[in-house]
Parts: sequence; C-alpha cells; structure tokens
Amino acid sequence: MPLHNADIARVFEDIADLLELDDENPFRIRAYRNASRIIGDLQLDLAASIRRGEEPPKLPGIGEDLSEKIHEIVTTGHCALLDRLRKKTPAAITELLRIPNLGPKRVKALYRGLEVRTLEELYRAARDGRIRGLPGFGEKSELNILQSVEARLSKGRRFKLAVAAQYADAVADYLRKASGVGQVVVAGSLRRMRETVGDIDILATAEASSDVMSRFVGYEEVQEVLSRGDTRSSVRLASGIQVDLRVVPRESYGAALHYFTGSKAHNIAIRRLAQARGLKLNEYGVFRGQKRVSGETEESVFAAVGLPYVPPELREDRGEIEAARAGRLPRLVELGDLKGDLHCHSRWTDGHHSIREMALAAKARGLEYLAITDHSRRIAAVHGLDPSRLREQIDEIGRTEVAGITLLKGIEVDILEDGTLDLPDLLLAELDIVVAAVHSNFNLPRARQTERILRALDHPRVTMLAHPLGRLIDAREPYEVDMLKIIRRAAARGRFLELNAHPERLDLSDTHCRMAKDEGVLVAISSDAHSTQQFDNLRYGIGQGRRGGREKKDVLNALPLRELRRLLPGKRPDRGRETAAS
DNA sequence: GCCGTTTTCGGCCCGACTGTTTTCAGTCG
Repeated sequence: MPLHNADIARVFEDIADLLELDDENPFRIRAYRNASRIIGDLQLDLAASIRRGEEPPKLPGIGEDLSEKIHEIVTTGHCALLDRLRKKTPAAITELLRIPNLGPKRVKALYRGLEVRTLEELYRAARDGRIRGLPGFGEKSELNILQSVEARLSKGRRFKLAVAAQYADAVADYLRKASGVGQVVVAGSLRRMRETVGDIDILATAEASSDVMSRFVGYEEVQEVLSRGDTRSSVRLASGIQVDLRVVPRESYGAALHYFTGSKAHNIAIRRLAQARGLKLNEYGVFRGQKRVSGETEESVFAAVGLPYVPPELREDRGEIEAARAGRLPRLVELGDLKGDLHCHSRWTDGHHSIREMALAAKARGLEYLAITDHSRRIAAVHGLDPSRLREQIDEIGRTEVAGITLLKGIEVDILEDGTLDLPDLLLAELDIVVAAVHSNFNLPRARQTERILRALDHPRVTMLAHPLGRLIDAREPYEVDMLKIIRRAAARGRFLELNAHPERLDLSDTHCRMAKDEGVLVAISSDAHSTQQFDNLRYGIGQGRRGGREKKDVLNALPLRELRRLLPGKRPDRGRETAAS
C-alpha cells in the first residue's frame, strides 16, 4: 500500500502521544507534534519523492533525526522508535488523551492504579466509582470523566464552519447587548475560516463593571457551565458546541484578538519572534519589561515583531511568517471581488427556484453574470437534463432577460465511469460553461479514478472540474485520486478547478488550492446554489480560497465577463451568448 | 528533537481555571 504524508504524520503523532505518557522531555514531544503537523499540511508527496530517490527539501522543524525517521518509515513501512514505544505502553491508551481534562499524568495514574487502557474500561471504572479513590482524583473528576466519555462515544466533536458560524453570530449579538461592553468578535478557528471548528471562541472588551460574563453564562442556550472566571469562561450549548468567552480591557484588544485567533502554532512562532527582540507577548499586549509597548490593534502586534498584518486565514504557521517578512504576503481575494458565479441549479432539476429568480438573487448580491448549470440525465433522481430538455432550457435562458446581469448557458455534466461525458459533444458545444462532475462510482481504484477525470479534462468542451475531491464533510470521504496529476492536466489543457462553496463540501481543500496556485491553475469559487439564499454560501468559499492563498487574479469568476470569455475552452474572444443561443 | 544577530549548549510561549490540595499540579487553549 502506498504511503502518504498523512501516514507519516500519524506515526509522529503516535510517537508524541506515547512519549508524553513516558514523561519525556516536553520539547522533544513538541518536536514530533510539530513535524506531524508540518508533514500533514505538506503539498509535496514526501513518500513518492523519496521513492524516486530525490533529496526532500529542508523543512523547518525537521532536522537530521526526523529526516532519517521519515526515510525509515517510507522505505521500511515501520518506525523502530514507535515499535519500541508500543511494546512499553498499550497503544490504545493514547485515545484516553483525547478525553478533555485527561492529560498524560492522569492517564498514567488511571493505567497504573486501575489498569484502564481503553475508553470502555475508563467508562466502567468511572461508572463503578473506582476513580475517585485514586490520588489526585475526586468525585467531581470522576463525574466529568463519565460525562466526557459518554459524549465522546455518542457524537462527533467538530462542527462544520457554517453551522458553528450560526451559533457564534447569535451568541456574539446577544453579548453586544451587555452593559459596559465594547467590541465583541468571533475569533479562533472560525475567524480563520477552517472548514470545521471544534469550539467557538469569542473575545470581548469590557469595563471592569460590565455584566458581560454573567450574561454569557446566563445565555438561554447554555446547557452547562464548564468553567467560570472573571476573564474567561466556557459553556456548552444545547447543540453540544462549546463556547469560550474571553474578556480583556480595551487597550489589550489587538493582542487578545491575535492570541485568541490562533492558530496555536502561529502564536508560538510569533511569540518567539517577540522574544528574540527582547519583548514579551501575551493576550494583554506586547511588553518590554513591565512596560506595554503595543497591543491595541492586531496591526500593532505584528508591527512590534517587524511584520505586516497577516490575515487570519493564513495564520497556520505554514510559511506565512516567512512570506510576511519577505513582503510576499498575497493580497487575498474578497467576497466583493467576485463578478459572477459559474455553478448553480434551477427548478429544471433539483433547484428550488426559477432561472429568473436565481438571476435576480445573484444580481442582488452584486454579481454581473451567472451560469445556470443544472444536472445531466445520468442523475435520474433529480430529473437530470437529457438532450431535448437541455435544448429547451437553453432556449429559456436565452429568453430570460434580467437587467444588470448576464446569464450564461451551462451544465453540470456527469463524468461517466469511463471518463466520457453524459451528453453529446454537439450539444455541449452550444454552452458557455461546462462543469464536469463525478457523482457515481466513488470507489474506483486511485489510478482508474484519476484516469477517468483526466479524460474528462481532455474533452475540448469542458470548462472546469466540479468539487474535485468529491467529499462531503463528516459524511463521505474524498475519492482516491492523484490530485497533482489532475491539477497539472488542467494547467496543460487550460481548464479550471472549482472551489465549491457549499458548506457540506468546501471542495477544493486549502492545501490543494495552494497546489493549484503553484501550478498556475485558476479556481472558480462557485456557490452550487440550489436556492436563492444559497448564494450567501459564497462567503465560505471565499474563506477557503483565502486559506489557499488565492488572490483576486487567481479566481476565474473575479474576472469581468469579457476576460472570462477569452479563457473559455473553444470560445473565441468575441463570441457572445447570442451566438451560442442560435 | 530543533536551533543559533546571545548560543554548537541550553534554551524552547504564556496565562487562566479547576480540583484537590492546604500552596499547587494538571490541563487547556
């Protein structure tokens, strides 16, 4: 079985867990965790590159020893250190570290004292009241463990971005009504627009007399108060999501927002920069000795360590600090940069609104063009368009005039198992936009799945590949493909990749988005709207695109229509929609 | 285990809250 970066990352993560249980040097443990994260985020396929005998690039945080271990893992499929650690400690025990409030010390105490190795054993020990007798544990800890294990066994832990955003916006609005409160902002991974978030982090500035904290724990959706302090509290809402509120004085706003936005790895890197300049950075400000030197705004925090402002979506310690220092930070695309949308559905298939209604909604959001791309006949369940219905739809699009927005004729055509398309070439040639999509045979072997998609990209009428990974977040794994090959074929053929903005998809991933940027492939940030409201999902696609380092010039549908047309396969620059309709 | 405009050795981000303690260790973000 071929090894992937994720497999190497997993080995290092396992080593870190086991070292932690072994009371090892915390900085050695951090080195493994760091390496795991770096390799997991890496775009280059390390294993493939090593098998080809290439010299892997020097990665920050990966020195001589870890490089050798990577080589060992790739060439032998094993890591001697991990094997040795596993002999010493039962491997399953590391899952106990994932239980909130259980760290290495307490996990070890549970193992030594009660021979607890698995979640199930932990659950039984808590239920039988055996944990409270251990030194350092009490009744309260036992009850917390019981509840945490139950919660863990019953449901997943991360929430989709769009879901978390709804809860977060509601809490933030509620907190803005508190007395003596200044700013209330959502921070954390939500502000960084990660595709899923583990909890909601909210930052508020307030006077000492403010009731914002008591108001927070009294929020009507609060099911449980997990901790409560003057400056920090955590609650769990009825929906199961955890919300943390941090309150700081106004002069600390920038430092606190930076600190509370993360990521953790980014924060550590920035604090080291501060340290190197003889400064101390915490959530209250930037200090030289006892004296605060900045911290009122995030810009001032970055300036104190000699950097320009780094947008939240880039703060993952994936090279943004080096880029900032070199003045190479991208000017990230913004929602307002979008001029059009190249993927949406109407009542002709599984959409809920007419073509005219969709056009009006898109125009209301400031878009200047919209491609109607209903499904093709293969998807019978949604009454996918066969050639004659598509021809009728083409006529209707041609007849539909909405002032201020240009409608483009399109299709989301199925890529069949052999890589051919679900509609005849002659008909596809009449369309402005052909979005090719995989909706079936998700389980083909990697090589065949890749070939299937490459063949579709070779088709002279295909504009772009829809939702390239085919995953549904938390519901369906991506299909196995060689994404680099696909990206390179798209580059060679002048095709594009979609970044599908639907919150269930957010497909491309941020790392593939970067990979495509490196290969010079534009993405189309598309709503895939099935109703008029769903154009609002574009904001999530923009977030993902920004995480992927996309600038306005890297986004197909940020181009004015005239320039877009110039890039379409098989279209001459001056060929307009009138020609296509005839 | 990594790393170097203090350093090839000796550092490695920093503070809040909880529970079990009698002054703090463990955990978290």
